[in-house]
Amino acid sequence: MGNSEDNKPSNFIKEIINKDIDNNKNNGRVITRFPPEPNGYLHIGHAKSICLNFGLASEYNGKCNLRFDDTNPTKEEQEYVDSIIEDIRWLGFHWGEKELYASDYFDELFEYAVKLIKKGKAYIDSSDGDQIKEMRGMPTKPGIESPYRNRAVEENLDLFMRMKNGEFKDGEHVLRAKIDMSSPNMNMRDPIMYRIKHATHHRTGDKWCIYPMYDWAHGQSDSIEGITHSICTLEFENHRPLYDWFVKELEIHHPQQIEFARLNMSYTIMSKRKLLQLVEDKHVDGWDDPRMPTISGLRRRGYTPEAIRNFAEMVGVAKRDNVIDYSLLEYSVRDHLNKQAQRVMSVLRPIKVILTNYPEGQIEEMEAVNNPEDETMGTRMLPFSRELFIDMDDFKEDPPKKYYRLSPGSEVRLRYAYIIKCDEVIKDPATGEIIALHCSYDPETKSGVGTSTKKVKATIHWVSAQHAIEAEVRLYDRLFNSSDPAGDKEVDFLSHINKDSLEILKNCKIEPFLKNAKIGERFQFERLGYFAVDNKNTTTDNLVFNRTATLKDAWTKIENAKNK
RNA sequence: UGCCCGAUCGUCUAAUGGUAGGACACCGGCUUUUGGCGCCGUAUGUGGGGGUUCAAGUCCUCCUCGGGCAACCA
Repeated sequence: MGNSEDNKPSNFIKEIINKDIDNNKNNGRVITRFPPEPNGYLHIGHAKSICLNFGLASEYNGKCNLRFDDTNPTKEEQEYVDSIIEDIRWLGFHWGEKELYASDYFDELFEYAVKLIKKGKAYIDSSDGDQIKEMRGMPTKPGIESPYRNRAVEENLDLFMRMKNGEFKDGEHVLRAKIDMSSPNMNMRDPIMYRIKHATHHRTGDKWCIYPMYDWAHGQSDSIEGITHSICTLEFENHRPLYDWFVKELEIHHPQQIEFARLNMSYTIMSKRKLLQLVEDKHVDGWDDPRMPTISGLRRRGYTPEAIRNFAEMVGVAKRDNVIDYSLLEYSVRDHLNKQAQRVMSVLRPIKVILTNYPEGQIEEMEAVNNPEDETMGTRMLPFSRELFIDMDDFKEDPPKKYYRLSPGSEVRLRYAYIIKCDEVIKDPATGEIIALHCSYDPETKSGVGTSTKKVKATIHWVSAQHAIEAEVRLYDRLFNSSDPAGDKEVDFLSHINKDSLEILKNCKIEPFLKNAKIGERFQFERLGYFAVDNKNTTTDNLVFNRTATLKDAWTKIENAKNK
């Protein structure tokens, strides 16, 4: 990358790396890794870690491996592997030849285990799960040693081979490291290295019936790959002494583990287990539901990789627990889309406007700017005619104070067209419902002509009735009403679900320019927000848009303040 | 009541013994054919007590508060 890094903020991890480079540790090399377990989809919290690990590798001209931590065949699936690969690619990161797997190292890990057994540093425990748990003690109380702890090396070796060969049932034996049952660190109380699981692995099939535990596999996988800086989240801090113990006993390369605080965000949950529950219980439309904090959900919602990467940069990296304002994520996507998105006019809740003094059958082409932030995006022509649609929000029969938009007798500008005045409100005599507005336009006020001396306080968007095309628009709000949905262990997080988080609007009227909008394409609907063409429900005759984010809206703010 | 980690504006995050700064949010103003964008400004912070020092957010110490650790999960 170029000089753009000059403004990237520093953090405590970079300082450690800088020191290591100064000391010529690892010959000044930086190799990181991102190690997801393929048991769910990636979310915005993972994005922070991905940007950190791949970002560091790129800044220090090193590399970052993608390695799947696939040590538990009963929880892991190929679907998740595929989604993780897709999401990281989409974010814009690369990991060389191919992705790696902890399961690539099962043979090596097995040999390492044999080595520890031979050194007398590991043993087969034939206690059952409850007994092992019992003997482990409590954080405040030391554990006690297993009766099998002092088995002979030969017996351990023999048992371990037979475990591998499938001679035992699940749970009959485990291999444990022989460390210290009275350690104040629970992780050092003879942690389990291997357990028997007669399960089919998504990659190794039925080759193995013993599988390494994460604590045993992870550090050694890092070591095998020559990882220099093994960056993980805070909850693994207490595991570091164990990882250090393993590589020391094995006399292999020592990756330095560094822990940072995981990302939390207000009004959202980050637990994969809870996200899975939302999916399985159909509270959302899959892992990629636009309300989900998953990468695939944000993508479907219309977020850009740039916005997510920039967000990851803005939240920073530190060791204290944190809760990021949801508004920072929204800011990041608005900021990027503002510079990048094609502007377009779209009416979500249409009211018909008839310009009584505009000639019937006449059509004018109005020139509209595609993006005021980027002149190179050019202009387009908008058809204008006697019958238009405007948005319900832009008309009020009894306008409150400071309401600048259309109301009986008032004037507004139609964006890129004329100033109009509302002369008459036409209602259904039976229901009292507003059917149409009769307005008159001022021919002297055509946009861009410069013949107008009139000033109006508001400009509203519109589409020509006969030229409009129809679309479905989905408006999203936060999935949870509580700023910390999982905060109270006594309360089910599902009870905080926002029932109004999805609103589907049919028969929205959008300008003809959008006729050929492609899946995933993003637009700014002027004055309304950013919208992206949905990748799941859009068909040739049903164009579906997802609202990515609203525009900031001073009027709504004024209204909300009044209602308080 | 054991071990580990942490504590700076409302929320994040800098300041590496020498003027507590930035971003988001908020409030106010300017600008505006998007009540958008942009620009300007106001306000808001070192958890507490001792100590070291000419000088402490930073170092020492005690306290307080918060988080993590007792899966054959990762």
